[in-house]
Amino acid sequence: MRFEIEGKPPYDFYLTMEKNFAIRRSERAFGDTFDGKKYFFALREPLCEAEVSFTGRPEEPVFEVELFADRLSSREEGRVLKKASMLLGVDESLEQFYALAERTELRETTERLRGLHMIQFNGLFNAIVLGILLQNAPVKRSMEMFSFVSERYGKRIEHKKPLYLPLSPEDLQKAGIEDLKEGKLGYRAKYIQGLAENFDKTLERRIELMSTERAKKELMRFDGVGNYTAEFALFGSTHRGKRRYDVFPIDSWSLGIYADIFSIREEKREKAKALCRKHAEEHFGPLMGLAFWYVMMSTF
DNA sequence: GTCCAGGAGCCTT
DNA sequence: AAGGCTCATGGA
Repeated sequence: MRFEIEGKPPYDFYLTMEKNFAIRRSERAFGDTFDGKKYFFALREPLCEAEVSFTGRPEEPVFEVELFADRLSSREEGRVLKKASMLLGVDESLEQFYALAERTELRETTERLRGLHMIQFNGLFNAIVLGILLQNAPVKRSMEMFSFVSERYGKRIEHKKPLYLPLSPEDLQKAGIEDLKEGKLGYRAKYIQGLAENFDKTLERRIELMSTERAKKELMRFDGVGNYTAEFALFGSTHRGKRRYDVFPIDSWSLGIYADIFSIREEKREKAKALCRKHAEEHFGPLMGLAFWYVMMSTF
């Protein structure tokens, strides 16, 4: 089945794909992939695979979505299409953010990256797992850890591209700590196991309905999920049908770039993070997540 | 050998 | 509130 979705301009599909996948580096096993032309993702509920290609122009974006499944009710089709829209952010407007950035040192970056959107995580649970694995490790190693987890405990879909279903808590519940440590997860193994053990089936839906502040508190109840991981996971999540950009998951990597762009000088890392966050709140308000993302993307 | 990566948690001042 | 220490692991 083939469907067409019209998006909000500007949407530079290939730029979006190129940048979003560049940051993943040595990923092998993710819930989505890009082959240079099409974006692929798989869903668990309803079980299906989707291919998304771009037939419009950045100022008049049109997406073509093809679904592969045994059978889908029209209601389920609608859910998959809605998911595709959320993953790609086809309905989000960037103009308000650009207007803010225009007046700051981020101007050159937003002009250069006009039409760049963030590709959302395929599921909140996946996002938290990734966030935990990103802690205190080089990205390359984090991606290896994530790939290990996906390949060992996730479900691979037989499709044109190597594709994995988004990880579920059940996938990881059977993983022992020692088992996880074979993937060099180190102290993160116990966090992952605890998360899988305690991630309530209804949590994703409940989080989606919560304010960001409330959702953050809820996520930080998990051992190993602090401010960064909670905001990182929410950054790629949904709030009442919209994406959340009222977070600022700055890390030791983006910190340097952000501070550099805005000439924020402070030696001590935690202080520098606080200063950058304050700056982002003041200049971008509830869109500070986009500022973080554009800063991050500016290095690729 | 030392330092530090897309942190978090706990314990002291 | 702010600063120190520890937690695994591998690459520079």
